[in-house]
Amino acid sequence: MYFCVNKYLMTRSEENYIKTIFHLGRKGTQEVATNAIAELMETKPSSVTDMIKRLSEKDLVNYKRYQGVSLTALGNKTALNIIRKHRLWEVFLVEKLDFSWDEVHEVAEQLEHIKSDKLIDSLDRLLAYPKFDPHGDPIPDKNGGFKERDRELLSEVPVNTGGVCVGVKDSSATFLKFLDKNGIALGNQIKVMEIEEFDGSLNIEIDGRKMQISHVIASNLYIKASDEI
Amino acid sequence: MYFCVNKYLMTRSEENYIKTIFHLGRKGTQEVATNAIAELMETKPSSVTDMIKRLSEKDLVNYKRYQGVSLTALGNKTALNIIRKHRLWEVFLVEKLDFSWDEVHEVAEQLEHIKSDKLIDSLDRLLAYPKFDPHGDPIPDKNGGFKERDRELLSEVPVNTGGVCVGVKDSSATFLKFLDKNGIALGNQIKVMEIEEFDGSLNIEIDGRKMQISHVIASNLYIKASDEI
DNA sequence: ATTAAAATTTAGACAAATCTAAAAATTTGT
DNA sequence: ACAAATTTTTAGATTTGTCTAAATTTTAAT
Ligand SMILES: [Mn+2]
Ligand SMILES: [Mn+2]
Ligand SMILES: [Mn+2]
Ligand SMILES: [Mn+2]
Repeated sequence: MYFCVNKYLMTRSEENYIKTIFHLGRKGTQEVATNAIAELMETKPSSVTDMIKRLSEKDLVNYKRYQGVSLTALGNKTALNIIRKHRLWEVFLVEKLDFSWDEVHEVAEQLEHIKSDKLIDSLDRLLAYPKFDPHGDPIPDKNGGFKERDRELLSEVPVNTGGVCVGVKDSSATFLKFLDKNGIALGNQIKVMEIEEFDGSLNIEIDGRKMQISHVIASNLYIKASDEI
Repeated sequence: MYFCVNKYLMTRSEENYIKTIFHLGRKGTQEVATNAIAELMETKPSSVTDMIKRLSEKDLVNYKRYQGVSLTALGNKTALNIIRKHRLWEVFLVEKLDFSWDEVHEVAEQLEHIKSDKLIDSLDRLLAYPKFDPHGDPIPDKNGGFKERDRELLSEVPVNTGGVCVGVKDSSATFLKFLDKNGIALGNQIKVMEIEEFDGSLNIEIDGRKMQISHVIASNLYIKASDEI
């Protein structure tokens, strides 16, 4: 009847593990390694094993000793719900409270654990149902559905093509502040003019202005190819 | 230089105890009894004693065995900061997310523990620096200063006087929904027409409309006396 | 196919926050 | 003043989430 994602008591720690397993499961093989979780969460592998057992008890993950871990359907839904909250709060902080995009993550890490369906639905409405967060990442809808936007890394597109900057791969404060300093933001029109043989750095034109960026920078910027160049 | 109220790691549980001690210390003697805390927090006295010792270690409360507990200056400031957050979030929920005044408390209990000075300052600005929460309770400013509004219980004023309804003493969902059902809200002009000898119930005129309310209801409504009756 | 290295799990300990049951101190009633 | 009732504290146990150190399993290398 009324489909609850997971009202059943989940601790903050459990939610963080589920979220981490989700993120690691996306990029790479389905089965997530204990050590990978430990590294991302800055904790010890033994702690991870302990928690995995608890999550397994609650049917949030599939677990076979020594074989890695993966989310169950319930775990997946739970993860998407937390990510939805995280990203909606990030939009709120930027749109309504004038946070910059490098300041939102830390606070969203706290806000994502607030339990109230009504709260998050109302927030969604207040923000006019945004589809993407300040870093260009998609916001799952209340059923956990979301569309991965069609996009490519700027470092992957050939010379003389381009598009609109729609996201960042690395969303660390350091990188985001670097982008601010250099006047690079989501929505900018970017065109690759030339790629240096020597170090792979790119000469680009961004909203009419010419500049040079390193390969590392380009490999952390997503663009959506525009047909008319 | 930069005066932090209490950035130093406080757990959610510690914050809840501090808040409870603050509320109990206001109405009554300064020293708060262990059992009173336990009852309000729906926990056991032995748990309270344990926590009091921890809070005492951190110089948030003054404690002498068997003699009750009181907040230190630091504890007081901490309590006011939590209450500020609680009440600002309540205003946000009502003003921006269309919550009704009986729905906000539960969510605010969670939101009050989010740690971010910038967040709460920005929220304050978004809400245009409100002075009172949806239940008429004053919102401390960022230095912990707040003015207890000049107000009296409706049950205490003499016949033929009145004023504006500015707050509720009991802010339980049950009472608030009762008020909604009977069209009583903050801002209403209330005048006491007659007080029944028999059971103390009151005939009142509220925004022009006549009605009868029990003594219990009247003793949970605050009004601010208006000079012109 | 063994052995070495790496990953993972277990065992045992610890701090936070809670509980129950029992002991100690305080307050109350006569 | 002194026994009884009440309040408060202590002692010991439990759950959650973490750690270190040691054992086990898997993977990689020769
Ligand atoms: Mn984030
Ligand atoms: Mn984001
Ligand atoms: Mn409240
Ligand atoms: Mn309130």
